[in-house]
Amino acid sequence: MHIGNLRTALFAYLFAKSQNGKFILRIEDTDQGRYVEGSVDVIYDTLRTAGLIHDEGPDIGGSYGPYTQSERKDIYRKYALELVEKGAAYYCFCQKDERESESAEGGYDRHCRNLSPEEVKAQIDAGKPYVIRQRIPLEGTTSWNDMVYGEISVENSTLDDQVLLKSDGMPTYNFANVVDDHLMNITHIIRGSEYLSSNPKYLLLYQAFGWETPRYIHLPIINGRNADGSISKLSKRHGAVSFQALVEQGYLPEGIINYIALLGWSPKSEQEIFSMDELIAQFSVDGVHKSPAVFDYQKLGWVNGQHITMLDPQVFIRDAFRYARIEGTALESKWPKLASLLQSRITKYSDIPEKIAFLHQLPEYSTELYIHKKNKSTLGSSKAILEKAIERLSTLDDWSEESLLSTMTELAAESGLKLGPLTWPVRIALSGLMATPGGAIDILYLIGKDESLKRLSSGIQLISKENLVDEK
RNA sequence: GGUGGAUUCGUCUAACGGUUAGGACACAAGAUUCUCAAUCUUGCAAUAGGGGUUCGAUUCCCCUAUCCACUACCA
Repeated sequence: MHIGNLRTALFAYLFAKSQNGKFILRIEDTDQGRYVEGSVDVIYDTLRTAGLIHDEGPDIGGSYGPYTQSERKDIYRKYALELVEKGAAYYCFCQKDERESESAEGGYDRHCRNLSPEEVKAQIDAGKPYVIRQRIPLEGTTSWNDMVYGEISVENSTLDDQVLLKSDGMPTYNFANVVDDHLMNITHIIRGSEYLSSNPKYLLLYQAFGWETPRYIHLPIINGRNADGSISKLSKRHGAVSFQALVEQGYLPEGIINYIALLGWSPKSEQEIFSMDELIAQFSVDGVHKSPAVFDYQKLGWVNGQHITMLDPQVFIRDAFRYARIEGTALESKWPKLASLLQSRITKYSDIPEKIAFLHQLPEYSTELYIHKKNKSTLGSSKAILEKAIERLSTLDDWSEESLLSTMTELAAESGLKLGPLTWPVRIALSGLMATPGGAIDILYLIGKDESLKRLSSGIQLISKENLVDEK
């Protein structure tokens, strides 16, 4: 499910729940050519994982079923015929595309709009395929008060005689949504602003039927930034844009929901991190705005990182494990410790492997890393410290965190150093990295005694080699 | 082309005629820390342009520019 669709669903959910209303799931599957096996399950999965629980729907029923449009075919036909009788719709026997002119006006040329009843009957009797089109009034204007966009009005003369019932007997979305929304007692319709232009046609259908119109809440679309800096509707080329893909990358559902709630809506307060319940409590249509927003992975990362940091450590340990890919390695037994180091340092689970790669294998590194002004660290001082550290650690039997900490603290005191200057070269030798999750003592503990001593002495060798080169 | 819509820091946004135009992300600096994160402090940075209306416009009106959507027997 595309993030844009999920955002629309989220706002519908938040609005419904904040008004003590019902959130209804209806499957709109009237295009048989686009049927995709399993896509309905994706919708169920996404809604469940995201925490958008519907009150009525195909899977759980309700008083207004069926909730799948392909099972309501007869209903649409009946209402389409009712419109024909009322003169608000007509049979059209034109072949698809036959009457679409390339002229400025575009659209269907209304060739069949005024066929006589006899002509219509003759064509039908001859078995000619047909569609039913809406007879749009040629004059007048149609307007409504959108809860987000305000008063919008459109000249009827600019509207198309759109198809209501297709030649395969299925309704178009444009027709089915009106019929179903009325029959299912929908009071508020929340959808993307791409429907703004077609809304007058829907209103004319309500008028033709004599039905009361629902309230409309159109939402600004979500854009993405292209490589060249331009902006267009969010799509795959901007990165992962389906909810499943983001979850698979290790974004938390609650993080994704939190972030997309902030795209096109702002709360009254300056709060930015929300749980679903808080969103429901604070959601209000006044906070929805009209201009489109650009989806920003960086801010999504920050929001998600906040949620990860807030996670119960036990939950983090459990859920992040599979991303670490340490099953069966020496690190597995130390995962709780490693996880505690990672929790505040990642924005999504998939950041983990890269962050901990150095634990598996010492990367090649430059001895320049040993030189650090603030810790008064030079190649010479580093070599001396590493030698002392090896001497002390090689005789240490209790390789626990507490023991390692006290040993290193003692060593620092004996050398007349603070802990920082002492651990700088140790951490470099252990990791080969400028920055690591956790400090020298954490890393000693994590990689174990043998590997630690090995890395420390290889650090000494590296420095010695460098000195030789320098002397030459 | 036609129709509709939009336009505040790079990004998400607040301010519904009177503010030194606020917050957040990102970025930068500092504090803190066994490095990095996290946390705290500080800094940088915006009302698309032009006309009106008004004592006073980010806010109301008009024009221009730019962007977006729709213009399917797709939803």
